[in-house]
Amino acid sequence: MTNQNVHASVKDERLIEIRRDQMITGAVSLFKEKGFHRTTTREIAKAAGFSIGTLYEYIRQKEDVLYLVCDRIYDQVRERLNEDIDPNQGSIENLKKAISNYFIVMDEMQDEVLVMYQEAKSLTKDALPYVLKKELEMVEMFESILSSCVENGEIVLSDHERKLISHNIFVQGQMWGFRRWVLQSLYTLEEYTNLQIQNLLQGIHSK
Amino acid sequence: MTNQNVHASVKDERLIEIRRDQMITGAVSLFKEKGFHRTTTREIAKAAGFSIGTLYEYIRQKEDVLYLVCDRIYDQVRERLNEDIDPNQGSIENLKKAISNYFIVMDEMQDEVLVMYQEAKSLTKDALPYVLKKELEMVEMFESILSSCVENGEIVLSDHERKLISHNIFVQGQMWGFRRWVLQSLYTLEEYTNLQIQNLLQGIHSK
Amino acid sequence: MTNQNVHASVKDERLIEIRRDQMITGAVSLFKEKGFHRTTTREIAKAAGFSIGTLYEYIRQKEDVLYLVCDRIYDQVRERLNEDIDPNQGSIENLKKAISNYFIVMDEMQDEVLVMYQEAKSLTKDALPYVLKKELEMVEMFESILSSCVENGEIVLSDHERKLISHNIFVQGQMWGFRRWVLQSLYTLEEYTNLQIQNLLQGIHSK
Amino acid sequence: MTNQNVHASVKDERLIEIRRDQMITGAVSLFKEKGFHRTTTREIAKAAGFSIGTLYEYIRQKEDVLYLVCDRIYDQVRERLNEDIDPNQGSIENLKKAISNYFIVMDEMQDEVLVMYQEAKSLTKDALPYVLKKELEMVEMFESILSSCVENGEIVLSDHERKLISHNIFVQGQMWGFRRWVLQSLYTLEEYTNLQIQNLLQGIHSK
DNA sequence: TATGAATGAGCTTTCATTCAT
DNA sequence: GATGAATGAAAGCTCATTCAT
Repeated sequence: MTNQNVHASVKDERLIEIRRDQMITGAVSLFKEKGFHRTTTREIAKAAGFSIGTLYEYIRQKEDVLYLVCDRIYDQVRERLNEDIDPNQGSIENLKKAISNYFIVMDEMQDEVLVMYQEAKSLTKDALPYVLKKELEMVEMFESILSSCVENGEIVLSDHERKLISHNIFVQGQMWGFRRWVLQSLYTLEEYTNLQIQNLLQGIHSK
Repeated sequence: MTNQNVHASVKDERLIEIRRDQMITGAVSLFKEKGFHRTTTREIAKAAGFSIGTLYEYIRQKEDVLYLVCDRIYDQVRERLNEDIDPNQGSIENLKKAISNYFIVMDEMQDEVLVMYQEAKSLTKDALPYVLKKELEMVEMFESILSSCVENGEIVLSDHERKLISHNIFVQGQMWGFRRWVLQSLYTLEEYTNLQIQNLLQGIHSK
Repeated sequence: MTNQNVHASVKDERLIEIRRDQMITGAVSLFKEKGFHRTTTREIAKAAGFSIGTLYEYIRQKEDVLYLVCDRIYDQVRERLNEDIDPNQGSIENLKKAISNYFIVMDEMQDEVLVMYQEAKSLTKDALPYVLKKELEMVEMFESILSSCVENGEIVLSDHERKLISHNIFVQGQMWGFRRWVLQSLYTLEEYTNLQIQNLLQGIHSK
Repeated sequence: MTNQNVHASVKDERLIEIRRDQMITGAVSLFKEKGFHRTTTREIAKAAGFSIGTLYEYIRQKEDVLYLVCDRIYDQVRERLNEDIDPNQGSIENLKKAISNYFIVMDEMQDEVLVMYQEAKSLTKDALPYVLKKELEMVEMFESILSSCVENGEIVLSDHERKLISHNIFVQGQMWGFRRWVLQSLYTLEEYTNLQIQNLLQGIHSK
């Protein structure tokens, strides 16, 4: 699924995929280290293992790399989540599992996610909504599970509450990575997960 | 309270204060609009109302401006909070009031806070801990109130739980600004505040 | 008549002819539009209907294309003139006809001629004399007719005068295309031709 | 008379004048040698005697240099002509003098004029009409003198004829520089001038 | 103290040319 | 013979920083 939003001069679709993979891998590690603006296109090309000329055969502007990176990270996070979770199969047990899996993914990809959030503002006005849409889709996954639970009768929540709780879960996952400098010295991932789930469920159940 | 971490060639402390005020005010509005990296020092000087040469009489490097901006924003947020809240006076009512006030401040200063978080990574390794320390102090304010409540016997929380809840509150305040693109179309600030407080207290009380 | 001044890797002479025809046709229309320097080799290849790799099978450098184009335009202009004019058959009537035909050719090929003159300076030191030689041959055509007229006794001109008048005629033909922005809004081609011929002959006859 | 059509970052008008003078002088000699496209901005800066950064304090784009150069050349040619010629004082003697002076100027500035004509096509669509307007003003000078002569009764010419003859004179001046490779080996400037004047007047007088 | 002209390292991007397939 | 992916030198341009006035 070559991303057609970014123009490539090269025609061979398979090659585009390969080269962009190299590019993204290289770029992510550079962006982690120094951010988008402090990273030069030459460094990206070098990290990707090809020349600056080749880089520009696969993108049009430097910003395209950022877009590709954001796109990729989202897709990976979503893919990892979809592997483990069926959003339509709702039960408290399932919700716990979903949260736990989500936190694990966010732990493993914390560098990437951090990069994405810190740099996304550098995307053009065109690209940003596209990325935000993907983010909403992830929040909706938690909403779905919560909806199923409500339908099951396991919990009682208004639409308003359900939406907010989904966002809270989503943000708590990011929080583990963003505030790692303090949280990860206080808790293990497991402790963090358990405490957050406990807080959440106590709120919900007592309704 | 001239910030001594940033070197100035000019000696007159009062003048330093004045010029830096102008500089920060100009810079914040520019950073909001285009981010730190896309803002030039010339633009900062112009927005501040003086020449590029004068700018460099009051800072050493462009990055110093970012540092001053971050510093200022933190101080303002803290100051606003301290006006309204006494962290040692703990009661559920007080906690509610503190959260509510904090959310109001974050609503009013959402642009500034957003700027700070998106650009903070561009601070040197030296400046970052200094900024993070200030952040922790704000979290600790909620911790204090919660501690008082525990001491009062109004609620029961382990240290671990108390710390996490403080962070949750803190992050939920930021979340209002960071995720405004979705949250602020779903809720008024008041609704948001009430729902979050309700979620929080249900979790705590049922213990 | 493959132009041997430009090296080709391909051996088949007929193929060279075909490919270079495609190349020149494409290049002329591109050069008209954006000039030699702003036209890329990729664009030339594309306009010619083959790949960049193939282009370089038939030339050595980009400049070779310009040389081929200039060469071709000259040949076409000359060919068109030779169709209609016999330079050795001199008479005032014949001179008028020759001038008129020449102006018609220059009118029809004004784009090409313009391209050639504006870009010729980009030819290497090697190619330039070759092109200038061809130009002189065209001037000499008018010289020949004038010589015949002198021999006929129809007019009286020194060698010096004859040469200069030939150049004047030649330049007045180019002038129609080069200064089209003003001349073509003042005169039709026919008016222009008649007026120039009249000026010329009045000068000559009164001798 | 700083040219306001080209933006400068520097405010001091006198300095702009000085720096642009240096820039134009350097650029003309480079353009003569290698043309506009083969000349780099760095070379222009160096030839002007300052750094690349300084160059861009006085222009916005490379093309601005070309515009400034064209502008300057026209102004110089015109100035030189206006020194010697009063277009409203018409007589055959005066016309001869005007042509002669014009040819002298074109001889002395042939390099500059050549540069201007070969590169003018690289000007943006905005700048071109501005330059063409200046050119017409020069043609009109000859038109004026011819008009005076007609009014005097010294010669008889229709408007159409007068306009065309003015253009012929103008082009014959350029021709001396453009076709120097052949003309200047055949004639001295004086011979060329005399022959052209003679051709011209024979045509006019015999009417 | 305040100014702003000068600097040049360093950026993104282009494009003529090559060469393995 | 034809292709087009790969290359990297070199271009135009920006901008943080300095320093003479």
